[in-house]
Amino acid sequence: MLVRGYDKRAFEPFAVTVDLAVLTLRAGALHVLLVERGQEPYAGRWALPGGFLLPEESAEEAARRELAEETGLADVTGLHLEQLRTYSEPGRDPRMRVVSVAFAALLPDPPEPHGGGDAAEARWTPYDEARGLAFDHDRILADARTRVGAKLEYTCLATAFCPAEFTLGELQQVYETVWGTALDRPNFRRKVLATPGFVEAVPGAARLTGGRGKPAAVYRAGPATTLHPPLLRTPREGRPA
Amino acid sequence: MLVRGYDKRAFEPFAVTVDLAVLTLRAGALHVLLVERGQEPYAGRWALPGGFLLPEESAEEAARRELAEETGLADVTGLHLEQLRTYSEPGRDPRMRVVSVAFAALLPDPPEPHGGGDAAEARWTPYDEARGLAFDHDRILADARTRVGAKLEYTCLATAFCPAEFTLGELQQVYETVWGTALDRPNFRRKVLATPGFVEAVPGAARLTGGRGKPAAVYRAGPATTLHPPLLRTPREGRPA
DNA sequence: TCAAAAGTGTTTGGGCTACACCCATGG
DNA sequence: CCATGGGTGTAGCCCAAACACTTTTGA
Repeated sequence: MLVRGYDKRAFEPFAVTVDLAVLTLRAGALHVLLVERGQEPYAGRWALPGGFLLPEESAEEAARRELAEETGLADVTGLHLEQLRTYSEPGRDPRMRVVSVAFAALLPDPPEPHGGGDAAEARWTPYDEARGLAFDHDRILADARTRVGAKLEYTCLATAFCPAEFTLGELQQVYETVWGTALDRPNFRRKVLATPGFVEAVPGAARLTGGRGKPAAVYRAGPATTLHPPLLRTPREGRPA
Repeated sequence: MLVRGYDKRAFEPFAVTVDLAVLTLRAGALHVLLVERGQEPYAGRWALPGGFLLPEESAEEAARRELAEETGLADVTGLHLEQLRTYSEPGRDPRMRVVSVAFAALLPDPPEPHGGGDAAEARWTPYDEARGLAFDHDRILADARTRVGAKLEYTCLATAFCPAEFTLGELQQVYETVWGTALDRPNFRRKVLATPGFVEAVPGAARLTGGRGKPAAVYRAGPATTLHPPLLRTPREGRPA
């Protein structure tokens, strides 16, 4: 089995797809991009966007292509795309053997998706209302949320939910929305600013956020990718043991 | 593209394989299980063990099956198996399109592997000497090491390198070997014992570890899977930025 | 009696939490 | 001049790094 050759009976062909858990923040709530299936199986049910790999593209390229098709944007700025894991259980798809490489995608400031070319409707859905999805997409979506929440602690991933220029208040809202906890503003800004390369000040810029109040300084995402020390969720509030 | 049907031209068939980065600790050094390829491509080169998915098994099941075949153990106790990511770039395999689901596997106290059935030799190789592997296996192996090193910080993964019963000194050696740093023994044991469910004392048991010295108390892995607070590498010593 | 390894105690400094407080803007 | 959100300062506590010290074994 180790170094078995490549004769035609040595392997079974599988269909390979990508599935995308596209997450964003709208109106202070986590949303996910869903599409309505137009065909069996699961016709009329909502599902994560995705599709088959083309012969000459990697899974990452397929994911970007599908995402561009779904959102109607050929070049999404500030997109973070990350492999989640691969789902390969037999029976995932009732018709055939499909191995699916799942991705989590994070977007700032999302455009309204236009329904995909093949007649399916596409829409942003609040995370909490995205249940009963087709295939094993409930599980993929839950895995994506768990992963994103965990990565906020020890990576700079939060900036992927923000536009190119953002305020620290907006960055804090990302954490508070995804984690579902309130954070202390002074301590949050100190932690963020104390991490080299997490954010970079945009000189001279300031923006009013809520219509009222002092204009907030504007920052850009910095070059750092990991957070040391991590920005931990406080153990007392709703953490899984 | 969204909800494209299942007609035969809608997708290309791919071969799907699993590749295993099987890591263990021998004589205080990180080792990886390699096999020598007997056929083209890369005949005579060393590679990670792996093989094709069978029609009715998941990637996880295929990984366990391949691992059992390689190590000669049908039931490896204390095995930790974890999906790394999926490698799907066209051209990974010079002959055909192969999508490979890579796993990291951690073993305590490894048996000598017997060469795989198809004439390949198999052997434990020090991590630092495992270079020039077939396909993109150098990269997969490096990704596995990075992932394992990172997960030691915030999960209880280290116990997967230890036998069922172990001493705190042995557990500390896992961290020191994988991270390549020395840790302070008193502080290490306090951190470990302060984390509920990380380890459980085996009452009355004690073991001599180095032939000399005070016998060490014996522990088992506890039910916890994540570490709060994490056991961080000190930033000053050799961390990737 | 010495070396080696396990285990305990203690000091001390840094960091983090939890606040109080000031600043700038719109209404 | 008040409400709202941005930003700064600080007291106190907790924790963890560093290191001295004790204990138990084999030689």
